[in-house]
Amino acid sequence: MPRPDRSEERRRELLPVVAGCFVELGYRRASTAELAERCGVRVNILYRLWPDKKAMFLAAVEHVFDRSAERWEALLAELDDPAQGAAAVLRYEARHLGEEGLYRLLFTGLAETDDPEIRAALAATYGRFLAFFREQVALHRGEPARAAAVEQAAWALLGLGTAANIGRELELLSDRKRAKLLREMGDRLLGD
Amino acid sequence: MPRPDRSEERRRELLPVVAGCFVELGYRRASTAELAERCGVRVNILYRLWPDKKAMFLAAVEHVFDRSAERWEALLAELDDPAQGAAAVLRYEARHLGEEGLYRLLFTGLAETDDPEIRAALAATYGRFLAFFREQVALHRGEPARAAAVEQAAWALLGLGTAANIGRELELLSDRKRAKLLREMGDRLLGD
DNA sequence: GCATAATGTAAGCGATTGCTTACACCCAAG
DNA sequence: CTTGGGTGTAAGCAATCGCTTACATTATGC
Repeated sequence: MPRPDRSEERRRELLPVVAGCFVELGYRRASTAELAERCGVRVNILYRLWPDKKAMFLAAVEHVFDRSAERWEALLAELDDPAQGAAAVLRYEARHLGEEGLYRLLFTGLAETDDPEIRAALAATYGRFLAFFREQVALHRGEPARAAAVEQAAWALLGLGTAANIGRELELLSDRKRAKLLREMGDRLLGD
Repeated sequence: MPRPDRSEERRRELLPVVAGCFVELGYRRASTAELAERCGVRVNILYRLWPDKKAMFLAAVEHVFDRSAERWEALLAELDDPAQGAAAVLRYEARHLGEEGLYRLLFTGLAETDDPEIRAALAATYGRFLAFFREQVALHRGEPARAAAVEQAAWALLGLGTAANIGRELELLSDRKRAKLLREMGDRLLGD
């Protein structure tokens, strides 16, 4: 007789909007009022779906990471040679770098909060990204993923992407230059 | 008969404290009240020295950059071989990475504001850093600083430092690993 | 058509934000 | 000793923040 609880579904609907707002405005400027307005909903609705704003942010981080990971996995699934995964991802990011906005969530999380839960979530997410890169570099080189050199290359690749993002954000890098940077320095870091 | 105007001097005294506060807390959490308290001064004093909070932040960015640049210049001045500059800076940063907190100002500026003045200041500062790296890479390789490969290496080195900073911030990298990462991947990016 | 979920409306909580003003005091330069 | 710069004190501004509450309305599953 009661209607079934659609909270979970509603969360899935609104989460992309919430995440986009955090990406665009950062943690603090993404006020609950702004989040609600973009969702076409009142503030109290959001508070029925998540206990507080922090939970909304944490859910957004996970969501944005998952979307990025899905895209990359889809890319890898198309390949014949698993050793080409890293190169494929680099080529892809050369054109789509930063579209998901994960690095923006990282920046805002680092700069605007001291909250240990948020930092832990960011660390876990960054760690998952790192693990992905490490795996791809290892496959490319035919070395074990735990090798120090592989791990270092993964860090450097992540840094390369971050710098390219900053360059785009500050309009210091044209799209062409950014793509070229990722391709050429990416290949260089990839090679053993 | 009036006392001489010591505003300039006072700004110089307080600026390091103001900058440190922005570095530690980010733009928004570094409230004017907090800034004033750390300066051992009342809020209105700060407003007599700078027109508004934004001006304080811009001054802080410039100050922090200048301090970093000074340190590096001092490092370079000690060298016999100018081609060793890049390596020397890398070795130095392996131990002192992020101490000045410039990257934190960058993060908070990117995440917490849309203000065009702030972004322009950040872009100019990042550009100066980039130019410094480019120059050092060019000296190391004996190539012109405007060569595309040199510029790309400079970007990658900046990215490497940024990633290492994030790794430290999120406690994903021990001090030893971070130093090793900067040394080894730095050398790799440096070589032509 | 009943029960209930989902949403909307509206008001308010205490706290903090950036920023300003008015005024009294201290102290050093002349 | 007078003048005026510098500081401290204090109060207040309008705005926004995250968050909560109570209640009415709507819409749907049974």
